[in-house]
Amino acid sequence: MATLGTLTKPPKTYEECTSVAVPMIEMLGRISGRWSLYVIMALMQGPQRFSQLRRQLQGISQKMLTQTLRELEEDGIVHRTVTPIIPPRVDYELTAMGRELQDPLAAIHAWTLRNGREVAEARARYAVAHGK
Amino acid sequence: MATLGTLTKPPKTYEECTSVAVPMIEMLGRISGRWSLYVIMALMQGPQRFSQLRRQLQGISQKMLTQTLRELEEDGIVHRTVTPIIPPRVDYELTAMGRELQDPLAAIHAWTLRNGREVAEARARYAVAHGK
DNA sequence: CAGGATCCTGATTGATACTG
DNA sequence: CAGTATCAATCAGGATCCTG
Repeated sequence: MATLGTLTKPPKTYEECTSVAVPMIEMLGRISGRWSLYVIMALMQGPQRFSQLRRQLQGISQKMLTQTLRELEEDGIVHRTVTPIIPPRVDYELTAMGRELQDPLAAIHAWTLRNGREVAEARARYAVAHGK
Repeated sequence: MATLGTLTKPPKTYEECTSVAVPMIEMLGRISGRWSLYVIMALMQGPQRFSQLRRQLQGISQKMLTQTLRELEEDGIVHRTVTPIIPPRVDYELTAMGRELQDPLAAIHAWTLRNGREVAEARARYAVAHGK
């Protein structure tokens, strides 16, 4: 899809812009699901079972946990191991690719640390400038 | 909110995990809106007027362009300059904070370049392993 | 234990028409 | 030109109940 170099310089054409953006947007779409980031960060602590994750991510419904894990598994970010015993046991862990997400996440984290305050200020300014 | 160091090591506790993740998720939520990334990348080419943006981002409705720009403005990522003439002229450009997004975006971009193929393969495997 | 299947609701998106 | 307003459609998320 993207046949480009890096994003260290702005894209110059519409085609270039979209060819860069499309896979990134797919990517962002996945990791910015309501719960994906929580799940990924929880799994950065190490492999975990379904109910461990659910306890840790207080507030997540079992449906959304299942769904989030399935999507991440589908993308090869999470690996799922089923042990066919009774009661069933299923373990989840990050794949190598999933662990490599630490770089992008760290970059976003750094941005939020640097600019979090300014975003808050900008929102406050916007609120007063416009209707409350 | 986040009082942590960096994300270079996995979060260890639930509180730590969420205190890191919450502002990041807000952040991701914004830049992963259906159109936000396109708009940001378009503006990385330099300041542009509303209709320039609209022509460039083929397929975006004028409603969504307006809305996306407003959100980015609210967060202080985009600056909006109104010239009160007839017909009206409005220019948009990235703020310094917006330009700093290049680092996180480059990191994500690098990830998609490194792993795009493997994601595609993972999806294909998942498709055959499960119901088509 | 680890889900699958339903149903429901609010938010997101888009198409269309109108305006200063 | 650069929007606002309105309505219709889609969708993601959640609550609930059921099962191997």
